[in-house]
Amino acid sequence: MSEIAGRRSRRRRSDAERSAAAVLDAAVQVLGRQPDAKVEQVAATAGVTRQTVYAHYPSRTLLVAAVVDHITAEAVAALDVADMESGTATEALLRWLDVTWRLFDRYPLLLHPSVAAAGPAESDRRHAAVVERLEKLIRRGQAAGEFDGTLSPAWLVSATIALGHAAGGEVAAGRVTTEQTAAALRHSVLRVYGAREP
Amino acid sequence: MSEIAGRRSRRRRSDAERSAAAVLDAAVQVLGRQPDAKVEQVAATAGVTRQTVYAHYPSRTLLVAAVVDHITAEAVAALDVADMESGTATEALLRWLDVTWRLFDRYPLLLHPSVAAAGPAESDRRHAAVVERLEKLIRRGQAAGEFDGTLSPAWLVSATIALGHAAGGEVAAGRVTTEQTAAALRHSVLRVYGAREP
DNA sequence: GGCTATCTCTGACACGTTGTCTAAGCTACC
DNA sequence: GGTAGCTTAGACAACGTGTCAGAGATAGCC
Repeated sequence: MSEIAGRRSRRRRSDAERSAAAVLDAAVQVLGRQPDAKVEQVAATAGVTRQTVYAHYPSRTLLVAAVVDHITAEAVAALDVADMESGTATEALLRWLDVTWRLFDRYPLLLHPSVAAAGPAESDRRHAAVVERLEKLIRRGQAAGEFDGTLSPAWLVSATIALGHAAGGEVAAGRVTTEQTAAALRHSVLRVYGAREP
Repeated sequence: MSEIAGRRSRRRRSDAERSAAAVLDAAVQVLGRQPDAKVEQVAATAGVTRQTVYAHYPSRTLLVAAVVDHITAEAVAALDVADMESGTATEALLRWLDVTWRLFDRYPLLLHPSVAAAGPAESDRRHAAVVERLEKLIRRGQAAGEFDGTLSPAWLVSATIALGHAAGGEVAAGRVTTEQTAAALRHSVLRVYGAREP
């Protein structure tokens, strides 16, 4: 362990860095798809011992947090590529939904209780970057008169995420196809926003 | 244990019935408010030993299920008093929201992961009675032209519940008042349904 | 190339919770 | 009053999380 914070106690070895990265990668794969997976399973996938996992991530909760952060970064990158600034707010919204929908599909973890259970405060700080882009385009749309201004942006963000969860759940339940559900989601969100159908 | 099913092996004693009821009551109070409470705590509240709880409810999961069933019955009773058949579908919808909103407030368990985690299949079978009444009035509203018929009743049910969860979360996070949130919820649901504002 | 701090692994254990079992004692009920 | 049924006390196994100590490997600096 290092001395008092700020005092570097030598260096950080490269194999430690690789281990930590391997663990995170494994965690993203394993926990991303099977949120109930045990630490042991993550360790095995990373080709490492359980204790080594704990050496880099003090608790399972923190490991899950790191996974969510990783996925969030992926989401932010995808959103930046999709460019939320260009076109009408409605068009941008549909792109936002498309990007996040794909992620929900790839990572069931995002739908899972354990993430939502992190509590609103923690949860919000975590996907702040993603949410922020949505909120920004909501404000843009409301200012432009594309979206109705009665409901607050903050609430619309929550509502959008909730509808996304519902849609993910429907697909997971196998009641309808992914495409049907995605269409229903787009439709519903636009209605809540008070936007004209494009 | 009874012989082969159907062969009653004497009778069921009244104190067993009372114990089971006491446990259920305690579970509704304790788990309804603190979904993470341990079996031990439920037992203590019921004035009974942990083993006795297991004697009546084979697992914690089944106990939670029984609690949800109990609350569901309460909900159904309240909905029947509110009479979903009379008035316009929009009016009935608002009554439905009012009733269920109150329950979400009384029983945080309904918002909790562990219930949603039961899986869509199990979850749906459970509040089938509540959902059924909503779906019925959605069909009524769509047939009457009060609600738009583009989106399927099944999806609208999911969307409504999801929005309810989001609203509950907002209140729990203390970001806004209960009344503001309830208003936003009503507003949003009506929009998703494609209903005119009353 | 060697020294040393760092890292990983092995193997163990504490802890909390769920669920099971047994033996003893109490109690409703015929 | 006898007996089947119920509750209790007191264990214990299983499982997952988290911790700790020591032995062995290895990266990095001289």
